[in-house]
Amino acid sequence: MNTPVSTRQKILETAVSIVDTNGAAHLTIDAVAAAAGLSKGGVLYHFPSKRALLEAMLALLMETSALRLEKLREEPGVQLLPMIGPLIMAEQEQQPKQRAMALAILAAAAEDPSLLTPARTYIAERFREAGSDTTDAQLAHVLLLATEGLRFLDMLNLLPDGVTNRQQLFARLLELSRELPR
Amino acid sequence: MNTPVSTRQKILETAVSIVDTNGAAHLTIDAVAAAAGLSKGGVLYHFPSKRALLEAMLALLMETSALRLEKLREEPGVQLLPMIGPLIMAEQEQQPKQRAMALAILAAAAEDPSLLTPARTYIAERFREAGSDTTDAQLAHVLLLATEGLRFLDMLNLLPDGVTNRQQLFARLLELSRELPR
DNA sequence: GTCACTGTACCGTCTGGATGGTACAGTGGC
DNA sequence: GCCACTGTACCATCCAGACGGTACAGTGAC
Repeated sequence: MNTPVSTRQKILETAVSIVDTNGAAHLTIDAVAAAAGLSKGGVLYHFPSKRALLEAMLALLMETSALRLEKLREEPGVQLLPMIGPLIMAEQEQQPKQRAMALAILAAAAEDPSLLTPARTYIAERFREAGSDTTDAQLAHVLLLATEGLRFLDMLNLLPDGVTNRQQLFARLLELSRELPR
Repeated sequence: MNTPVSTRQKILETAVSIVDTNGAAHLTIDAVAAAAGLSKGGVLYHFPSKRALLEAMLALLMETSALRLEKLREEPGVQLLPMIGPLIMAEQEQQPKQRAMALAILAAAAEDPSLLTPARTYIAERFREAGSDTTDAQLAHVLLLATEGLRFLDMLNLLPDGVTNRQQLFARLLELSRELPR
């Protein structure tokens, strides 16, 4: 048993890093195996097909995100915020490696757009939450959209560093969320 | 001469539609040729390599967007708005086909992330513009981020229809932009 | 006006390499 | 003994790109 759970994790993280540096088109089982220090057979042992690998990447992204949300909501200070608050914070506090996991969305979209179905449900739920405890659900949705915009631009390295500042933008988003009418 | 200009255009639009329905991984010169009613050689005549095709897709996206912006800014009513106004409107008034052109970003990212370099410059310029004529550049950037978030979620069909309404969201974004301090 | 030539817009075929997936024998730690 | 692999061999398919060729409109010299 060569630490099987973390091998799975390592494969998934390696896959994401390939998408990051080389693009989703170059996400191949061979490439993942080589970069993760495994044989092709080894990768296929954990994920019987490329589709399964992509599904797992997307699932990990959503699980990690859901877990982070759950923990944030347990914190006493956070419970005073509107629902949109932890959604913004969860995105803000991500480590670069976790943030890169969002590339699973690109990889899935590249291979087969129908793989995104679970993500659609997940995101719809976040929007529902964001609008659930304010009388101005639309404004809450605008804030969530901005958070998602930040995520996507960041993920594609399209964010202009000189013009904007991630941390300040998140701080502002949080501030705006505190002003939502209850 | 079989209307050569529109053939080029047709190829680019066909390429985008393939990315939309099948995913960027299935964007091949063969597939484009077949869907556009050309031979592979015919496509390669217009775009000497797949990379050139992707560059042209991205360039078309930015040209179209820039043109739409330019026209909007000439309209008298629009000139009273802050700079972020037309940026939001340009995104709002797009036809579905134009909106799908944004998938060029995904296709480029899938093939080679470095293809996105021109887009990076373009987006940086938009952010600079958005923050240039208000004392609250940060808020303008939040609005632009929301617009981009809308674009990306829409492009991946991740927008929850039941929860949000595109047109209402755009209207709200425009309203918020009018409240920006000058 | 016709002839030689050029440039444009393709078509159809081919090749080498990459890719997903299968199969299966072996191995080392627990 | 079985779990978690390795390693090799292999196959069918896909794909980018090169290449040779075709059709034809236009041009300019004579």
